[in-house]
Amino acid sequence: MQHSSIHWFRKGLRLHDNPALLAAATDCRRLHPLFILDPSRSQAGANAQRFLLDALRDLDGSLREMGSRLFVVRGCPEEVFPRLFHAWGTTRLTFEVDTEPPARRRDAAVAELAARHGVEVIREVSHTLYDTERVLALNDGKAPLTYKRLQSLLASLGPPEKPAPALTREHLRGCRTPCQVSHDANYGVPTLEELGQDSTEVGPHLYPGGETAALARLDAVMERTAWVCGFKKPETEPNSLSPSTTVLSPYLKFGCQSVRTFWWRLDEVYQGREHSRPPVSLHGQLLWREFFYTAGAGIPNFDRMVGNPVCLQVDWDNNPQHLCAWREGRTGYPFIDAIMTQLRTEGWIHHLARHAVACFLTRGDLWVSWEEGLKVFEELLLDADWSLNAGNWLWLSGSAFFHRYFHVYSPVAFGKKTDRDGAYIRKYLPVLKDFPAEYIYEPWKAPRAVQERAGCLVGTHYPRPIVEHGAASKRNMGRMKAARTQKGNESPKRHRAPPAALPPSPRLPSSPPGTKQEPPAGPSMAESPRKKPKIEQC
DNA sequence: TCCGATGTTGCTGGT
DNA sequence: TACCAGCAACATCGG
Repeated sequence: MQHSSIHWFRKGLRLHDNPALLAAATDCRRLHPLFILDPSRSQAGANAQRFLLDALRDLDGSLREMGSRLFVVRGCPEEVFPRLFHAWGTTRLTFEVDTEPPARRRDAAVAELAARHGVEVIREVSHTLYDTERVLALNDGKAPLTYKRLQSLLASLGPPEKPAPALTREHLRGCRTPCQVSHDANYGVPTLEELGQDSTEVGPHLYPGGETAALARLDAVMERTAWVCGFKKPETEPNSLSPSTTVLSPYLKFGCQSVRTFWWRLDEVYQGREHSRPPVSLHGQLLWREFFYTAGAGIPNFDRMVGNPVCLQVDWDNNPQHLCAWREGRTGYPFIDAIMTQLRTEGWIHHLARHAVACFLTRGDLWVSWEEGLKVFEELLLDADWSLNAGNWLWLSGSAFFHRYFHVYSPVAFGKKTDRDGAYIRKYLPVLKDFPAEYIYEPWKAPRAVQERAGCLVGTHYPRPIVEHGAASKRNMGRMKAARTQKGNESPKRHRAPPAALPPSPRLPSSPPGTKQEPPAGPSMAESPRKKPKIEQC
């Protein structure tokens, strides 16, 4: 019992399957479980910050049951640690490996500080199923660019490691967490207001953060054995009124839920039963997470277009009005606007709904850079995972991984497939709730009398479409083709296609009368038609 | 080295 | 209602 340990929580906000936390508790006489709030590095919005604070409170409560406490410190890690090493007489620092490049830089700086202070550093892999460094090394240091390739690499590594045992009082025998009466005042979990967030900004508390909620959710999912075994992602519905998938992603993002525990619990359910397989199964979803984590760790500038070697270089438009209309759910396409409203208010949307709005913003309709969409998702999603967010935006914008740019999601037809009557639109856009099903996806086509009966005039209470999808998507396909041809000409070894003629390039595709080149107008989609129309600012 | 097959999740318009 | 062609890319694998 010699060490004075700090376990630094960042992700991995849990006591189960936390090998770095166990390492901190080993041969330890004094333990400081630490979380550093560094607001300057977070782009998260109010809903995501509430989720994080939930998770910290839950973690503190669980540590309390073990006779310990969580220390929440505000500041920049590089400045916080020297002070804490000195004040707490630290001899050992443990944390979970974080593969994201900004986090790697931060961790390298902290490890250097620790070395200067004579503090031993222990890092453990537990946020991903596999050690991404090992996977990259197996592939000659390069990120696998197809799912199949990743699968073949992982096959050579065998199944993922089993989860580490959860921390118990037994692990902490002989180990003390020095706490003072003033602990809550000095090291307590702050409120949302204390973080500078407006608590009226948060939506309904549908997904409370924390390990306790995560494990309860996992248990509830695992009880549905037939559903788990039959799970095929492409067959789940983007616009069901309650989530058609597990919504474990926010818990995985913050590490309230261990991905290895999830994997092996699925394995137990699969045993002796017929079940779906990757890539569409639930195991398959965890492998997609692994795919993007590996790509994020191995591809330089993964979250940017410039300097990203796998990313198609595209002359995206700079159109703040279109970006703002998309973000605020004022595109005039009810399916798109309903999804963006759900995102803003609840912080979670179905994966295929993300596809629809991401395609719409980028290659499908608005021709706005995927980097802008990425920032909006980073702010609004509870589960905005750096690698997954960037990887999926690359995919959906046709910039990398996915190349069939002529497969474009229709903002009208796609939603109709699983919700012909538009119940999802009526829920999130009450302004449209009285439209007949025939026009709910295309209210601008409704005769004036129908609009009046529905209590919603298009152009007054709900915006006209900001682009005409048919013309916009056709033109954008031409622009994608041109970008690819240019890329092909730059690397003639791999691309031999003849140069495509540049598409005609009016600033905007043709729009319905009265909408062309106009800034988006109309009420927020969450507003009732009877309320005074309010134009939201971006 | 080449060549053909394969791959989470599209839409439209025709038969 | 079901199926098909057209749109026509790229990474990777296996022969």
